[in-house]
This record gives sequence, C-alpha cells and structure tokens, in this order.
Amino acid sequence: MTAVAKRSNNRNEALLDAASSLFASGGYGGTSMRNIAKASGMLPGSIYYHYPSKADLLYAVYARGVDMICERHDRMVAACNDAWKRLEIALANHILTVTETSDDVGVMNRVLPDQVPERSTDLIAQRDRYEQRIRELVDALPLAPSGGPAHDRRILRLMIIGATSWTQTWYRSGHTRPEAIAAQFCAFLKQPLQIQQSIQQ
Amino acid sequence: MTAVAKRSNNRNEALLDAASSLFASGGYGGTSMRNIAKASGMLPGSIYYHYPSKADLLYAVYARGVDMICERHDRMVAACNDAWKRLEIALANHILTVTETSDDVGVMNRVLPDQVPERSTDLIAQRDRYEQRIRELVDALPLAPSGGPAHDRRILRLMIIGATSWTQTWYRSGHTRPEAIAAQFCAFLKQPLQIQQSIQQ
DNA sequence: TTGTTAACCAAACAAACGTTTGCTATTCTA
DNA sequence: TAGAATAGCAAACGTTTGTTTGGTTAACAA
Repeated sequence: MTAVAKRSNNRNEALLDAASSLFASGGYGGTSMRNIAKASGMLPGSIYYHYPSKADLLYAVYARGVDMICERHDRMVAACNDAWKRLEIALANHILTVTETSDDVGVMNRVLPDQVPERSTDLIAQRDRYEQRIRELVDALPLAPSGGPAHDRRILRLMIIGATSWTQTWYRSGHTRPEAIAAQFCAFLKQPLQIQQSIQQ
Repeated sequence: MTAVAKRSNNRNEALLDAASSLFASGGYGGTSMRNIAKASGMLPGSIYYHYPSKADLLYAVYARGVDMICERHDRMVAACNDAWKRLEIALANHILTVTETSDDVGVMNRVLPDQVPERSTDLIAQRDRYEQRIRELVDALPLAPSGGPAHDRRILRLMIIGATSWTQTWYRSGHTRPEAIAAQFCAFLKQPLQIQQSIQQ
C-alpha cells in the first residue's frame, strides 16, 4: 500500500500518448503492441513495465479520455444556465474534443467495449460516467407537447449521442466548425422543421 | 471471361452467412479466417477457393448487405409519397434491417472502410450507394425557415445517419420497436421541441 | 558516495494469424 | 460412362501477435 515514487524519466505519459493516437486511428485490433512501442520509442516488452496487458493499456487511455471530456464538460456547461444552450455547449465540447483536442476521447468513441472483453465492464462504466452528464442535460430540456406520439427522452438522448459520436467519421477540419455543427444539431431539434400547414394535414 | 458453372453443393452462401455473423459481432480485426471456417464447416484454406483474401471476403459480405438494405429501401419507400413519412419508413427499415433482419447490414454499420485498407475505396463506394438514398430523402424534406442560423441539410443528413447507425449499439429486441424508434426520430425533428415562449427569449 | 530500485533493453517464447500448396472426391457435361 | 472441372481436404508455410524472462543502467534517497 505504500506509494511508489516515480522518477523524472518515467515515460508513461509518452506511452499513453502514443497508444492514444494509434488506438484512435487504427482501432483496438488494428493496433499492435509493437506499433505502440515504436511510436513511443520503447521496445515492445518495456510496455509491460507500465501495464500488465494490452487490454489494460487500452483501458488507461480510455479512462484518461473520459476524465478529459468530463472535466471540460463540467467546466464549460457550468458557465451557462439555459437548458438548450447547455446542451449545445456540451455537444460542441464533445465534437471539438473528439476531433481535434484529444486522441484519448477519440478512442472512447472508436473502440467499442465488447472489442476488449477482458475489460468491457470497466469500459462501459467509464463511458457511462460521461453519458450520464448528457442524460442530465436532455432530461432538463423544456419540451413542447408532442403533436404525435409522446416524446421519449431516452430515444432523444440516444439520438443525440449517436449523431454526435458519428461526427468522428465525417468531420474534417477546415469545413464546418464543431461549434457550428453543435448549433445546427440543436437548431434542428428545438425549432420546427416542418412547415406549419402540414402538421395538421 | 467464360461463365463458371456452380454446382449444387457449392457452399459459398453458407460461407458468406457465417462470415457475416462473425464480422457483425466481432468486427473485422476481431474475426479470424479460422473462426469463419469453423462456423461454416470448412477448413481455413478452403475459404480461398471462394475468395482470394480476407479483405475480399469482407467486401463480398459488405456488398451483399448494401444490396439488401437498398432493395428493401427502394421497395418500402416507393409505397409512400409524403416526404417525412418516406424518411420515417427509410429509418425504420435501416434499424430493423441492421438489428434483426440481416447480419450483412450489421457489418456495413460496424466495419469502417479504413479498417480494410486493401478495399477501403470500394467499401466507401458501396456505402455511398445507400447513403445517396438517404440524401435524396433529406433533400426532399420541406423545411420551415430557421429561427436561428440557416439550416444546413448536409448536417441534418449526417445527424440522421449518425443517430440511425448508432442504434446498433444500444438496440435490444423486446424494447422499443424499430418502427417506433424511427417515428420518434422524425417526431423530434419535425415538431417544435422548444416551448414557444423561449424561442424569442 | 553508496545502495536501492525504477525504468528500461535484449532476446526469446508459444500461439495465432492470413495464406499457399498439393492432393482428392464429388458433381456435372458430353 | 469417360473426362473434366468444381469444391473442397490436409498440412504446412512464414509472419505477426501478445507476452515473459533475465539482465542492465540511470535516478534518487540515505
């Protein structure tokens, strides 16, 4: 239980960065320990000084990603009181973080928990830490009564998470900015897209 | 160029079915040729009588999935004239096909083209065959003028595709039915979710 | 300055991987 | 019914995989 002192030449962080970048672009199965080792300037066996297995390394990257997006989320969302605006800020943070700020968060979006069976339960728990925050924002939205079937906030939440996660596959820097994408998403949801006449067709 | 006659005991289809099921649940990297061989009752080497490589086998499954979802799409959408209803039908078809009807389509949703570099261009082309249909439906939607920033139909299309693709990760049979999910998606988009007062806040 | 140990290196391990090769049996054609 | 092509089987190929083991060096506490 005694704390283990880390030395100044500890390259654990460089290792995580390299793993992060490779997992985010190549996925779990598409990235080998040798790739990671080469990218972080170590030999393959040296990784095992830091993590006992590939699955544990992935988990460390994944958890670091969740930490980062949650921290940014909490900080940015707190600065606003309007429910819709809070959601928009959260989505902008998600898209920006996933696509440009941090590969760790890209890993969270790209690697599905069941691709890492040894740690799938832990990965789901980590992901839930973030999704819980989205759930709270969606539950706080003031929704107009539905003209058709009753609104299901669970479906709305999953719809929003799906649309946002998917941005990773099509986002290209230089085109529509993350903030603008998030604004569009919210605009589509909160304003009537249908011309009024055809509602009561 | 001469046509090659196929025999009655040709098990190519059983091979595709097995590959389909495994690729859909395990992904490309998570599925081995030995797994596929065992599931289809062959030896690993025998697969190479039918397909020259793992990437080509994946492509065959993928293309079969696109064929299936496009065929169903065309048939079902043609039966309706209302633009919003046509989109709703298309999304219901997508969700139903991905989650319950065909593993092939699950493969299309799960395997990203860049995970199969040897055929990534062809995979993208196949996927576009389907996405083009969604694009047409979204472009045909009558949209009310936006109260905020001008609507971007490209973003709307990607939002819809993202939300729909994501259903594969959370859909469980016995809960909300595909048709109901599609109806909710469309309801959220075409009806005002925001109470009217707060629009002109 | 000495002793400890954190942080690696160097080299190998067994298993799994995609794939190839040579051969055989079954089905269909002529 | 003879011949040829189809649709495999059986066994191995070389490579890559995640991982282990034993030794080495440099940083830090005393």
